[in-house]
Amino acid sequence: RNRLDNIQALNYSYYYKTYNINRHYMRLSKRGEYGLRAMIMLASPGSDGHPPVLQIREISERERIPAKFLEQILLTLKNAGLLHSKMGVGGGYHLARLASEISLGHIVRILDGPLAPVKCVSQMAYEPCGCPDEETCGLRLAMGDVRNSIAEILDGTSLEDVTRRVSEVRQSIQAR
Amino acid sequence: RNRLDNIQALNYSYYYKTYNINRHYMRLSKRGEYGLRAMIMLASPGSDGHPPVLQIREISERERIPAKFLEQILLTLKNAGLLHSKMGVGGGYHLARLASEISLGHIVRILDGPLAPVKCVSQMAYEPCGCPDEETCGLRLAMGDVRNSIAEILDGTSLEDVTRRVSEVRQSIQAR
DNA sequence: TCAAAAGTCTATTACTATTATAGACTTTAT
DNA sequence: ATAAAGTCTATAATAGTAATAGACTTTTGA
Repeated sequence: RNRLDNIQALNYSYYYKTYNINRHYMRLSKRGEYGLRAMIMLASPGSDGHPPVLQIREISERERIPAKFLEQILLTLKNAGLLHSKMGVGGGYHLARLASEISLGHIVRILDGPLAPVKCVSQMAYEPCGCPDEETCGLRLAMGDVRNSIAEILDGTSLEDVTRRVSEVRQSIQAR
Repeated sequence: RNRLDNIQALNYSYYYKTYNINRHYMRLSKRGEYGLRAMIMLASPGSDGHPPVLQIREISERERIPAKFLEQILLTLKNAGLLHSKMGVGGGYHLARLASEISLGHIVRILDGPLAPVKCVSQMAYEPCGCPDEETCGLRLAMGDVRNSIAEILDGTSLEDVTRRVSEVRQSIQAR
């Protein structure tokens, strides 16, 4: 209530015109962001060249993610079949598939829902958007392009692609 | 409160795992959607071949947008310099520039904020994302691609492009 | 066999912004 | 002078996100 009070103090409700309050709509949620970070970490090969087994605490500390929140996220990803886990001493999470077989798009869809900017162009969660004629709706045509391009990138990028790219960047930095 | 109550009735809080409640994050807000629809309508040439002057009521009825909400949105777009308006009888809104000079990206940024899925890849609203090393952050590398591709499409599409495409589609439908 | 480490399950709280509505006011044409 | 239209400000209703809490279960190994 802090922030809202502040704004109200200096004339809150006229914010539509005057203030651009923290507006950031077409973005990942924290859940999505944290989930992707965790998955990338779980896909990064360790010293043995294989993806590691990691505990919630470890991921949460290294990526600065609230542990209890991360717990829920990993559980969701586990129930979706992307992670396996082991309880008890020496347990933890690890990828349920090859890193090359898990796309960023899959992860985002599980955690944040459809990739489409409007439902009427969503492949996985289509809903009519209420325009008089969908076929000739300009918004729909434009947003369809956006959806396709987002999906192309996210579905076309696997966790392995990401970790490979990271290590390439690391090497090119060292070479400087 | 309806929907939430329903869900609470059938075991609400465990929704992270079980339910995929209306999650749809990487999307336009209603404000953004309504604003784009209105702008496209204002850019669609009338019988004289020119973009029309339209009243709030007219747009609101044809696009089924709550009038008072639309009013705020159009005011925002006006204050951002994309629309002109005329008060009084026979007044209304019209584009402040050529339809070819207004991009979808500009409209979305005004109404919904940055296009980037995470702030650390935003060109217009950069903020550090808290990862240990930005340069080698896998999430950042991947989301940078997404941002660029969204920006390329939305900044590269003008209202004129949209209305042209709509009329092309209309013609090809008639030709069937 | 028991204690500690780790994940699992469910509930709940705090917060915040979005979406929408209300109404008084100003400008302009006829 | 009146009606039509936009302007300005405030507020209400909604809803989901992000985070926290705690009791429970499984597993290892001293």
